[in-house]
Amino acid sequence: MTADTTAEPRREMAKAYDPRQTEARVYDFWENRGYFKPGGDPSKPPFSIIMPPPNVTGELHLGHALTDTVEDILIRWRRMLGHPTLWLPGVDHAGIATQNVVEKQLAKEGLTRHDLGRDEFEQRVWQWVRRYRPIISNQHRRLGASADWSREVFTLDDGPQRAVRTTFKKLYDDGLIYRGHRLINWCPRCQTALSDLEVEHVDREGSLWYMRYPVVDGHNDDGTPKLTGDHIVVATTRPETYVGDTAVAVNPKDDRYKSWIGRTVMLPVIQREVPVLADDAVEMEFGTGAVKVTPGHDPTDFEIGQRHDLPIVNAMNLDATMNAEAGPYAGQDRYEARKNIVRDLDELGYLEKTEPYALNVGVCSRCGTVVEPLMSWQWFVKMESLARPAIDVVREGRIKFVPERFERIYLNWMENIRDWCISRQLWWGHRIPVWYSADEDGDRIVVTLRDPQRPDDPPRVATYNELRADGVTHEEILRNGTWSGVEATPIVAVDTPERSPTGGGHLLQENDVLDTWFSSGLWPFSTLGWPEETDDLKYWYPTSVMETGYDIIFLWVARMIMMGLYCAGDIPYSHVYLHGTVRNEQGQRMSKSLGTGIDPLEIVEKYGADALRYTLITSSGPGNDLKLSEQRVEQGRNFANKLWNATRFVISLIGGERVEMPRDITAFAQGRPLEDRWILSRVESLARSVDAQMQKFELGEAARQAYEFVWSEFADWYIEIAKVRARDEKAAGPSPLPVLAYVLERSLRLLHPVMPFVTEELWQSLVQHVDGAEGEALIVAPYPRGDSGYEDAAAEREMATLIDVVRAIRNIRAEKRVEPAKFIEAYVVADGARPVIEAGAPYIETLARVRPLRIVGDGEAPKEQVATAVLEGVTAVVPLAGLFDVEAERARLRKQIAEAEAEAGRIEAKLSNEGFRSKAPEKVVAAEQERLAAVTARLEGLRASLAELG
RNA sequence: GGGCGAUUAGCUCAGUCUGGUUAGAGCGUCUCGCUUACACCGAGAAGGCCGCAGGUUCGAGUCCUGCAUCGCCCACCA
Repeated sequence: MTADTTAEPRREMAKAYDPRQTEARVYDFWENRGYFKPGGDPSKPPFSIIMPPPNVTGELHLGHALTDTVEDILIRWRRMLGHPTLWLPGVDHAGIATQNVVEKQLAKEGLTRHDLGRDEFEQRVWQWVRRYRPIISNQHRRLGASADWSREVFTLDDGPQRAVRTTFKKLYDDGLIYRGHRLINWCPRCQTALSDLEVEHVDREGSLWYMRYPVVDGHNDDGTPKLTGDHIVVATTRPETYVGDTAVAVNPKDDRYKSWIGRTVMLPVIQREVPVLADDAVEMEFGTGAVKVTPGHDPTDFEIGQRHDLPIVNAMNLDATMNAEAGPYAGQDRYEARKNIVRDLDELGYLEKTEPYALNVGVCSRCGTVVEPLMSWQWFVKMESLARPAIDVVREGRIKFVPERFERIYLNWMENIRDWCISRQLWWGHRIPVWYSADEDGDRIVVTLRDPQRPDDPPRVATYNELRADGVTHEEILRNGTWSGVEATPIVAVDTPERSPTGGGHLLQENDVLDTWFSSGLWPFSTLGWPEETDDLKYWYPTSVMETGYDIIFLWVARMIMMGLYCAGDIPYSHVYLHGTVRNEQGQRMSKSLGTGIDPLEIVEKYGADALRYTLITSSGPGNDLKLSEQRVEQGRNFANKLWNATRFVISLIGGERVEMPRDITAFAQGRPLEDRWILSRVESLARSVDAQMQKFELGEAARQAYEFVWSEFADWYIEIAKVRARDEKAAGPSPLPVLAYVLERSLRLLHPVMPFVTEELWQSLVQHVDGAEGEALIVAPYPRGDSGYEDAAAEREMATLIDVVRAIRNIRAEKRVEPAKFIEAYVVADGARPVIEAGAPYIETLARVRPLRIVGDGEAPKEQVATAVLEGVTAVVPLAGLFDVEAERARLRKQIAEAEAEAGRIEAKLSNEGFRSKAPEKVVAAEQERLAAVTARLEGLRASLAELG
């Protein structure tokens, strides 16, 4: 031990484990020693996890704590198995989310981002980033994350920036990125386009308005339409978009409307004439079976419009107010316009009726504002050809999902993938690497120029060339303008170009930034140096496991797989482990804004990181949501304390001596007492089972099994027996110390990935009293796999008998209210099991408070005034003298007889079933026969005892 | 409209992939106990038509079908 560790000559270990005295110190020890950096055996395959980068928007929540726990368990496990391991941490700039947070902060100062201008605003966001990044990494540390902090990456670092630009250019050059005028999701509050995945669908109470569109039949001489007096009734939930209607559609199979197809109807108030047409997309059952078609504001209608070559009317501004197309409603907010339109139609007799209607509206996943489908120029990625190989690698099993069921969800989405709108009208993010040449395209670049002196004045809109002709300089345009180059030729480049290909020096970079998930999709390789062919990339890519929440399979996982294959030429990882959502006790999602969140650090402060980790990992299986309650965390804390005290006790038993750790336990166990062979066999079996569970990613099950072993077998029985051996001359045999040390040390190793702090602390203490423990620190000590081949089934069986006897006597004592401290006489009738009982006698005496224990043959135990427990192979008889109550004893026996009879009945029924005997495996039949024999024997014993009572 | 998950003790959850003793844990409850590791503990106990109905099977909490309730995801019925 060195000075930077835990090894100052320790004073007495505290009576209870206090994580606050341990965690920070142990973490520093690990980090200072460099254990988080890749090490291990170079001949073993490397194991790597790229950490999902938390948003810089704020502090970590319990979802991150779960991510950290799962990943840290996997990393620590592999590290202990000797693999070179890399856990690469990072932070995400989280474009829209972070921009919103900083804008909110500005709003408190009465400012908008426009008051600051783009450059200054970006500076403000960087300030935020600088403040939160250390907070976030410190939180990871508090949770015990053994990540390689020397490699922490931010999505806006140079490396990832270059990866983003390189990918953009590659996609563009391959024709997979295009600019298009399309119907996109627009958030009127965030003032940006959103991808389909960033729109959440929520149920809202709304209305269904039935609107009459009068039929037009030719025109009068003055051009006004001739109305027939008929009308067609359409039902809509969005009357305000009626100003954008360019048709009315019915289903071609709908007999009610066959004669209407081809006729013309008029939109009241704005007097537009539109055709009635037939389209399959119209549901006959809905509303009246006739639908207004608004290609500019509804995705379905857009498609209908495409099929019928309808004009597209965009009736809204970007802030969701109505524009000039809305005639009298221009300038009104969409909902104000809705009210007014409904009122006007009603007054004119064009509103037939209004029904309440539950509708599903799309809202911005970041701010909750109702999203508006709008026609807009945006950049898109063509997904189909990218998706195809990403589908194959999952189908072929090159990438496996845990749990498996998410593969189908992934595949289903991928097979129906749609193009991805990647441009965002934000200031925070990766700016699109596209430039326009003002020298060549100055007439085709439309600039919106603000006057910094008069920020509240409406900006001036003109072409670049017009502004320059007016004496505005290029620099002023760069500083105060935004521009749109939809007609101009894009210059796409990785490095910021200084001139256009034809030599023009006045370049304007695209204003928009990329969807945050664009850079996220590159994360598994952009963090490793791509597009450079770095050694890191060659060694660690493809990575081993991607661990994240199932809620971002599409947003993130799918895109990483597509981009990994496309850019890096290989799958990004071989396994996708998906965890569930952490909820609070009420089952609500943890959310800061709703005030339903629990700060993980508060839990760590109160219970310790190990307790939280144990609780998170054992509270559910992979892919399942979990409800976290403090009560549950207490279990973890108690377990840490149990480990602490078990170790404290073992160390105190060792005292000033040193214990030699057994090397070869098969040899070591030879000739050892029953309980030694038993616990050694059990700990080996535990290690095998834990190994199997870990391989299957059943981390919670592995942790539970270790808990169960440590508490219910090692502490409750082995340590208790060891106490007897340590004190009781009768029991003295070989020293139990090597076994205690060995089993404890193994347990600490097995639990280290789950509870790293307390186990490291205890291990460091323990090994000071032990010779021959492998490893210089627990974090890098070999992980037990239970592959020694040692197993002692006989010891396990015999020990079970011993435990049964102790329990049976304890049970009788409790039932008969024998004073706990009092020693009582007891008999054990043991024929075949006699050697076992004899060897265990001292333990039975102490653990069941029996003195003396008389081991007798069949029929030699007293029969008067006794309580009897008939077990398999042995019978415990406790003389009760003054405490004896015939009736109570009879009842006790009858109850046992009834249970045994029921069991015997079940087995007999099974065995007498011809089908069972002929079809069940021999082994199962034999086992049942054995069981029946045992139960029958017990039954006989019980009946005999009952008969004795008369 | 399609899909997925959950439904097991009073509560929170394992167990279901790969069917086979008497279905487990923690918390809570009840009875005892400060026995020199641990009261963040120990001993004992009570508590379960494994959502419902069918089916497959010698055998079903576990596999299949249907249904119910709750939750989630996807989807162009305005």
